[in-house]
Amino acid sequence: MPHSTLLNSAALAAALEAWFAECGKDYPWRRTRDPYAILVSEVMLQQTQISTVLDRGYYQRWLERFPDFQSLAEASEEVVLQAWEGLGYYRRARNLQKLAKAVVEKHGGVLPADPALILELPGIGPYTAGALSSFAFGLPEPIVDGNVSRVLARLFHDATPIDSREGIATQWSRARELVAAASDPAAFNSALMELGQTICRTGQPDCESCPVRRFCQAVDPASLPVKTNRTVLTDVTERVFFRSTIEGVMLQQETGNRRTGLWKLPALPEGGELPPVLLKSKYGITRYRVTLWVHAAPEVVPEVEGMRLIRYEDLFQTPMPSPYRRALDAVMKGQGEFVLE
DNA sequence: AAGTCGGGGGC
DNA sequence: GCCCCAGACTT
Repeated sequence: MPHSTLLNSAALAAALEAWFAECGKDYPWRRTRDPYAILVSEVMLQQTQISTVLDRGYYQRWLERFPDFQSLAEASEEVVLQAWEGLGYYRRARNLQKLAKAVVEKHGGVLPADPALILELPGIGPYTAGALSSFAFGLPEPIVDGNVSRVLARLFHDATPIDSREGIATQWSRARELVAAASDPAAFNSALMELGQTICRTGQPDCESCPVRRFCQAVDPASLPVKTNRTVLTDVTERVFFRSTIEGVMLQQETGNRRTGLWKLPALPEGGELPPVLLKSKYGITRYRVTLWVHAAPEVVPEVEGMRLIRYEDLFQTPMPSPYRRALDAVMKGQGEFVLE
């Protein structure tokens, strides 16, 4: 039976909306109903914290460069990736442009106000479809993200792993039921996320300040939610080389599944003597612990697929993942051996 | 259902 | 260090 037997959805929604009306934060994407502007924020915020997107100007810069679906659809991929540089998960940027092209071609440049059609677009999953439907169109569609799953697990005192099939289904079902009882779906969904972000936090929930405390069934909120997922870190060694001329630097463009279209220092071919080390740097990325060695170029500069000389004046607008950007900057700035850790 | 995508910030 | 973050997609 519906989970509403456990609490009064309408009363909960009203309490949360009242709290949000008073305490809700002011974000640029909350000041607009432009579906495109909201879409850009949602994609940038996938697995990325708000402060990362806002403090470094990504959002505003993007909207200035690509103010609507049409301009994004017409931009070159290189410019798109360059605007995304530093945000990571570059597939999001490529999908966003693919989406813009689809909206222009299939929907005349206007995002359809239909959750099912939105969900079909590239790069749009259940969360982003719900976010767009509620924030841009005011539809009572649910959203479940990291914040919401934590809030719901505690609210309903549910120790089902939130990353299990059953846990995911339960969360969406509860979120759907709650938003249906809301008077303002957009405000309610925003409130649910913001509650998780500011009060129902991962580490120490601030239950004293919680506007829906009287609805909460959690016995020990800090022990929820439960997850099954455990990540094992893998060590990776990567060797690249630095080859510069009077005109520029040799770089290699990625073509595989990762970082497609972005540029990096060229891979040092396997086998043979290792040229002198110019720089050693370490960085973590998803489940990898990478040690990046930047070597001098071999005496006979190897042929590397996708390698090209990039002129110095073009370097700053060449899309490049952050770890390579940092390593390249360090190598170009200094002489001798450096360590970036 | 599990891996992948291969970032970045906070504590 | 480790965990989390306005997840989506592939196998």
